[in-house]
Amino acid sequence: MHEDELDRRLEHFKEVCRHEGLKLTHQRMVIFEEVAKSRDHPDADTVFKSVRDKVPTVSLDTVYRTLWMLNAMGLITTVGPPREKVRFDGDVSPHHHFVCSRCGAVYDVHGPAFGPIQAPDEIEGIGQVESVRLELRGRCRRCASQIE
Amino acid sequence: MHEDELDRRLEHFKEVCRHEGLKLTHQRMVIFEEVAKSRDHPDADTVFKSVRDKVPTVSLDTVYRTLWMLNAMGLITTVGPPREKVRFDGDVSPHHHFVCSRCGAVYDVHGPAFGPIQAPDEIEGIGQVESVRLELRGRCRRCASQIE
DNA sequence: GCATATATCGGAACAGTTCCTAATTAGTAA
DNA sequence: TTACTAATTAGGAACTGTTCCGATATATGC
Ligand SMILES: [Mn+2]
Ligand SMILES: [Mn+2]
Ligand SMILES: [Zn+2]
Ligand SMILES: [Zn+2]
Repeated sequence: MHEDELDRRLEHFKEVCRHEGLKLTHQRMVIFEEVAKSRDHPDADTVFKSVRDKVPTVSLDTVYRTLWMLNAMGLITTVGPPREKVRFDGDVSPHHHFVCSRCGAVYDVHGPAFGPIQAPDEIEGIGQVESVRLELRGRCRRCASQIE
Repeated sequence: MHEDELDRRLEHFKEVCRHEGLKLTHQRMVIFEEVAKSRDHPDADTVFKSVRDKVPTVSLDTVYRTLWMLNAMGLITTVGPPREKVRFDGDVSPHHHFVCSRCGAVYDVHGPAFGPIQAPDEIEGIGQVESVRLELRGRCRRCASQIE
């Protein structure tokens, strides 16, 4: 990422914070910068260790809180279903899933015009694909109809 | 699932076990049956509780061991990345991921002919889609070139 | 039935994440 | 600048899902 692109994103982050009445702490900015400029999808502990080099007293809790906050703000994303336990599927036929981000329910999705998906050619250079799955996330009917 | 379909799958399970020299224990069969006939993608604890109704002394460890064994055999699958911690992504632009099932590395995938994917119409009845992501799993270059 | 390699049980250990509380600090206004 | 206050943090305890471990039990082959 270019230096000015990072600056632009940091500025955007500050704006969002101001707009939402969130305090601009040193920790928050360092954590955001760390994830924003990283290319390798770090886990929380990796971020924690990196941040600690610049802010030696930072706590793991602060890292977690901030990461989820940034995620909620849409400034970063997560890979894989955030904070869920593993769920098993007795149906091994090719199909996809809709996961409700509120109640965690998992629905099968296998419409006729929506069969197994083909991996893109780009993949050849990355590795050997064993499974391709589509994960739709959102709010299920039941949850949508409930008062928050 | 039809009764005979379940029987067929159970028989297949027994065959695979025999072929691999794995013992056909009562626990294993009950656990497999439980997941095979379930429609709602249960987590390990849910399976544990169901199985306990039939085998009151079963241990949670046995349930976990058996579920992962069935998964390795390809007789059941998991929803979401199995046993991984959450990883964060500073890149919020629409793209997909290849996750190495051995080392856990995450690679970005965003070829030109492979943009954001559209959710199928079937989804309307299930819920409101917030994100659509493709997860490719397999073995990355580096891992593939290593002796197991 | 007997031998034995495998699998199970129960509980301790572990890892990742969240919670709790006292102390600190950013933002605001005098 | 200083004082005030609500938001935030650090540190450690607690929690949750999962795995490990050692003693016991059992499926399978002879
Ligand atoms: Mn399914
Ligand atoms: Mn990415
Ligand atoms: Zn829901
Ligand atoms: Zn790898």
